[in-house]
Amino acid sequence: MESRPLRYFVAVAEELNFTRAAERLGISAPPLSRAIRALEAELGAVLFERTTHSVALTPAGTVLLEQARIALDALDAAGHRARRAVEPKLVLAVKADSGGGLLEGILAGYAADPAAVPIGVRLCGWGEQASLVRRGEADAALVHEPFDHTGLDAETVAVEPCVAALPVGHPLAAREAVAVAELGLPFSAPVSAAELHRFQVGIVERHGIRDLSQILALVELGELVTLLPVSVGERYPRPGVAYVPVPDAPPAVLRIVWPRESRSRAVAALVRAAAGRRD
Amino acid sequence: MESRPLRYFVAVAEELNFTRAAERLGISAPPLSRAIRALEAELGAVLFERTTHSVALTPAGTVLLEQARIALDALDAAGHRARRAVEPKLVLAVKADSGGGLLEGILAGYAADPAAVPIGVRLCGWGEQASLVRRGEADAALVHEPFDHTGLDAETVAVEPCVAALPVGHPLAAREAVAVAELGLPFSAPVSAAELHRFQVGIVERHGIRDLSQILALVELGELVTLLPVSVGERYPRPGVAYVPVPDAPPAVLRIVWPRESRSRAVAALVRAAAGRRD
DNA sequence: AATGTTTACGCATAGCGTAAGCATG
DNA sequence: CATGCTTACGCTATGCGTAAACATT
Repeated sequence: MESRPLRYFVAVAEELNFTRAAERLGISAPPLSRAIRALEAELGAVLFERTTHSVALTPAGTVLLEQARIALDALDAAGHRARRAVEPKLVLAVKADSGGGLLEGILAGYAADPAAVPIGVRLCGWGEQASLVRRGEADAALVHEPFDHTGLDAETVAVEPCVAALPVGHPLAAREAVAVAELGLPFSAPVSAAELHRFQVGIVERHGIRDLSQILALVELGELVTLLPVSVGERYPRPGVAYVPVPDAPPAVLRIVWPRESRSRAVAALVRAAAGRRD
Repeated sequence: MESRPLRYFVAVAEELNFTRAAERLGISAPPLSRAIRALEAELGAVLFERTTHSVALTPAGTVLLEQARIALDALDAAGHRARRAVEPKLVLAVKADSGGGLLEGILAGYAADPAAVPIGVRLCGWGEQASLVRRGEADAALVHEPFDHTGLDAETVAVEPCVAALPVGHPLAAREAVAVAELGLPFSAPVSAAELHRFQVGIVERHGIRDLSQILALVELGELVTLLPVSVGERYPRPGVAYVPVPDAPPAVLRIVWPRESRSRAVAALVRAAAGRRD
């Protein structure tokens, strides 16, 4: 099994369109089509049901997609970890503004550990943290649940209630507390963390958001209403935005994650510093 | 990161000799040498310290070797699992004669589980079981400790005392029990499972052994003395071989292992059948 | 008819082998 | 001085692009 055909396969499986997948890969459609056919021949399994206007994964293709992502991540990880082994330094991936002030404490606590090595923080975008760890670009990451745990171990760093971010003029902005149902969000009564996450991802994708200040700007303009961990609200006050507790929203769970097979003392020390020796 | 240079790298890292590695890969030495240099350039890291007569891994190379094995196993696994997804069937890897009669019970118990699918047993050689699971050629395996747990989850199936296999004429053959120290094996006083395992591997490699009957034949001839789980001795009596309990030997631990990320109902059912609902 | 996958054909280049160079034990 | 890694050079074959055919909506 070679890596290139697998990369091609993943592109097609994600786009479900040979032309777009080829563009993404920087090649033309014909060699891509042939590569997939060759892969199917090698495996002795049909990977896509295709008509001229539709492409869909077969059961074998679905299995291969899941396994290929794991394998390609592991391949990337091999390269990145070997490269970074030249001058060992810990990298912690963090989404900007997500720690709500905990990051400083974690880094200070870590620096006091005898197993500490130099550490750097890698800021990244929404939902990239876990992937950076899987691909070996970071040694650990701070991530809010829910996320894909594949290949990762995790410890809880903080659990805290959510607040709604509302424009100051909003009817609910002066309330002591609000219920999720009152916010007019597309949720059924007891909202799950997974539903909330899908909603947030939807916002981020629709508006092309890159950081928290963009969200708050949109809230201020009355363009959207969203939920945030209370510590984030406290840390980023903004004149035009009011934060109101939402007791029935699922709590925000912040976790530190690291590669499952890691036996690094330095990573273990960082986890201890972040999770507060909860072991 | 492409897979072929990594395969080449692993061959060199394992052989610590470009010529032998090239033979093993079925290519000649020059392209191998170039491939490694290209890989080093791509990574920006020296992987081997080489003089004309010696090749040694650098720290970066050591990291890459470990990571490359994981990645290449995952790559193999992607192919095998996709291929096998065409007609789903569970494969259990077992070393011939290692189950001591437990295998039948496990398979029968599994067949009674509502989540059961067709199952096949894949017989394999010494120390191959875990690797077969990692590479996706099997869905689970029965393995004696110790083995490399990388990427695998495990449950204990059986723990049992060891017996020494001795030729009937041996001075200790008529004893009720013997101590490890009396057997004249190259161990210090409290023998660890790891030491015992290294010793067994040594025997297997030196004599080119492929199954239990070869070992027993050598014991019968007085060529060697070894330790076995008691159930194996009971199951394979042999006129010229006496089995004597060795109370101070580490117990034999048989485990069932499966891929860490597996969420298969069928695998879970097999584990239940093997581990006896110990959850 | 228009969109999107596939086949046909010609070309560039990645990767291999042979032969010779060179450093080290 | 012999073993074994490396450089030099020429070739094969894998894999890409363009053009055109074909099938489906």
